[in-house]
Amino acid sequence: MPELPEVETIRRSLEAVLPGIEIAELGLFRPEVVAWPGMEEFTGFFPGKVWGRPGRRGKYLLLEVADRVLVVSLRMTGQLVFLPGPAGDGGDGLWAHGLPPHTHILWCLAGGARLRFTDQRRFGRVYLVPRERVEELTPVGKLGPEPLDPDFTPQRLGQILAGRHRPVKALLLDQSLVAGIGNIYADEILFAAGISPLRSAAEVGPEETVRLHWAAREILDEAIARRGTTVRNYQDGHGQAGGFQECLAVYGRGGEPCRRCGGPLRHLRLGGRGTCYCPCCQT
DNA sequence: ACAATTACCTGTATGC
DNA sequence: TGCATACAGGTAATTG
Repeated sequence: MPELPEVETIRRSLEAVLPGIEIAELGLFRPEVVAWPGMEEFTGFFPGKVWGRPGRRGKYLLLEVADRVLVVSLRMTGQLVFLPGPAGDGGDGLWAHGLPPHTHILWCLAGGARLRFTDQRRFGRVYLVPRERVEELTPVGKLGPEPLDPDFTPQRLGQILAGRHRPVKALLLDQSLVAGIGNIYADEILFAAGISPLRSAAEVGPEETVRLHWAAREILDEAIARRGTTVRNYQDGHGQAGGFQECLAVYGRGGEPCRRCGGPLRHLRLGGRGTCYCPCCQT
C-alpha cells in the first residue's frame, strides 16, 4: 500500500532516471485509469514530449512532462516502474514480451527504456493537467499539510485535533487534514506516540500532541530511509522492495507479543479498517 | 459543515 | 476438491 514513504521512494527512484528523457510512443491498455482528460487527448499528448522533475504531494506522484503534470494516484496496488533499455527485456516497444499482467499504461521512451503503470486492482488513477490547474482538477487540491514540511508544527497538529470528536486514528487517515498517512503508518505512529487509536482527538492533551507530532516525523523519516514498507506488492520505481516491514511494531501483528511490554497486541476494526495496537503501551 | 457508510477491484486465505 | 465467503484498504461518492 503506497503511503507517503513509498511514494517518496518512488519519486526519488524516478528522479534519478526520468528527467530529460523524450517519450517516443504510448500504449494505453485500460483507458478507464485515465481520470483526466479524455482518452484521445491523453494518448495524443505524450509523443515527442520530455519528462521533467518528479514531485510528490501526500500520496500523489507529480511527474512534470513538457508544460503539464502527470498526477498519479497509486491507491492500493498501483506500481510505476522504470525499465531501462534496450538491454534485457527492453527495446521491443509496445509489443514487448514479458509485460506483467495488469499493465495499463506503457510509455516507450527514446533509447528503448520504458515506464510502466500496473495496478492489479485497478483503483489507481492518472490525471494529465496543466501545471497551474493541478489543485483545481485533481484531488491534490483537497490535501491537508505535508507532515514532513517545516511548517507542520505541533501547534498546527493541535489545531487539527482540537474540537474533533472522531477517533484520533481516523483523523490521521483523513487526507484533507494531514496528507500522506495510510493504515500502516497510522498504527505505527500511534504506537510510537503511546496513544490509543480509539482516543477521541479532542481529548489528546498538549503533551501528547507533541509526542504524536514527533512520532509522525520519526516514523515517516525512518520509513523513507528504509525505502518504504513491502507487505504485499509494493515496489519502488526500479522494481525493488522496501525494508521498513522489518521495523513494524504493531501493523499486521495482532495477537503477537508487544516488542515493548511483551503483552499481546490487540486487533480490531476501526472505521472499517484493520487496526493493531498495544492496550498496555497505548492509552 | 461534519461524520459515517458504501462502491470500486482482485488475489489470497479460510471454512464447510 | 470445490465452492462460498472474508479480508486487504485508499479514495470518491453518497447518505445521514
